[in-house]
Amino acid sequence: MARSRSASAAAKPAESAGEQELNRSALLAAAATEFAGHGLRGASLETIARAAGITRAMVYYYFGGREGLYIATLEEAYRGINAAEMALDVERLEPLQAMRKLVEFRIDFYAQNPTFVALVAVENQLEGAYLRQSEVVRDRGTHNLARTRSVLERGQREGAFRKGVDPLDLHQLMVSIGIFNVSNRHTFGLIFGRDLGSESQLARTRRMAAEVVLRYLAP
Amino acid sequence: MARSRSASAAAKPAESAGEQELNRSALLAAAATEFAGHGLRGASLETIARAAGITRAMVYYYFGGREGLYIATLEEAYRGINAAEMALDVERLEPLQAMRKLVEFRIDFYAQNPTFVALVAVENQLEGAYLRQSEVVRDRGTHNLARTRSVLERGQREGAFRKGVDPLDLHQLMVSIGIFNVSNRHTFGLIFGRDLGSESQLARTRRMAAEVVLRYLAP
DNA sequence: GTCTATATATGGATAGAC
DNA sequence: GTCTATCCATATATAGAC
Repeated sequence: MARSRSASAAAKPAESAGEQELNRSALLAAAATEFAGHGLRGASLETIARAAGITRAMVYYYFGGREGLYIATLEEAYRGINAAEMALDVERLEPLQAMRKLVEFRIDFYAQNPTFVALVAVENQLEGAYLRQSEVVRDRGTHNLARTRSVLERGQREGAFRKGVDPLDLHQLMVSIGIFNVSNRHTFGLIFGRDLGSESQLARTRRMAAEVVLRYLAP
Repeated sequence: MARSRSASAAAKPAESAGEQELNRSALLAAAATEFAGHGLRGASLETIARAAGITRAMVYYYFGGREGLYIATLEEAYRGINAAEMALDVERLEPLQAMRKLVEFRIDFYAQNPTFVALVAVENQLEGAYLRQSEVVRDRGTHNLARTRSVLERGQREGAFRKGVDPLDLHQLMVSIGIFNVSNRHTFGLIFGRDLGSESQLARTRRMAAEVVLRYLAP
């Protein structure tokens, strides 16, 4: 994870803007792992800096300190997730297939991004205090919800789905299954002997979620 | 939260076993809040001790240190939850009503125990490393799952529920909705403008969950 | 822009007084 | 059983060298 660099390297300015940017993103990458694993207060700036191959002082130089780094990490995480989520297009599928794909995508998506899920858990531990100050937030919700609503309403017009289902209820349902599957996999696995992180279990959860949602929407 | 006690109190032994037990449980109560809010590493022993009205040294005396206190806190939390969950009895209800009650109970239950939900999140952040060592675990899962299975099978025999549903899938579904509703309420609320913590929203989630589960089980 | 050095605080863990 | 005192390690935040 650490970029190789001589331990005894003297003060040596970056030769290019590119290399500076590299330090910044190395810090962000290391910070994501560390904050996700230990929370805002529990994270060690020393560990983050070392993993990024630079010194703690740089955290202050680039981000002003622990909180600044955390906020940047959180926003970066949401930005990356937004971009990936936007890529999914189901407009040309039949409502039933489209909805199934929406569900399955979401289950897989969180499973592939456990660090993001963990960072969201950390931000919830902080009662959303930092996300509250961020503008990256609003767009995110509206786009995902709009897509779900669009598929839902299309299905309702065509008679594939029943009326009277709130799109946000539906979205909440899908996200609940997908997030829990990742965020609580360790305790759930220990208590019930089912490893939610395994490939076979992921397939099982995917199938269960699709069936749940389609039955919830059935006329 | 702190028990009132003169700041300059000299070393004064507890007069009774009861008072010692009081210190121990005061520590556990304070620790639950602090660990739930800041994680294992992020928690401040100083804050915990002060909230309990005693000094940091007592943490070492009673629990041997940070980890010991954390383990005791986690086990205490699970014990309390176990006791409360055991109290629910749905054997004399019709399968449909019984299942509805099972779902609604679970939604309300987590909503009423946010500190427990947060502690579980912390333990997942630690990859279940401490729960793994605890024996309190196994009983817990088996009892809850057994009750769900019992109601499910009863309903299947009577034709109220379809066959081919895995009890653990069903349990996972209910727990997902209930836990997410609490664990991610802050970020969800900020992104979608829906306060999952409010009474009216709790009622909404309760209704949604019941409908989801009963439709999932419908023949 | 990056490092080393430093002050300052806080936490971990124990010893000793009562 | 509880406190105070203390040592040592680690973390925060900044200053100064290059």
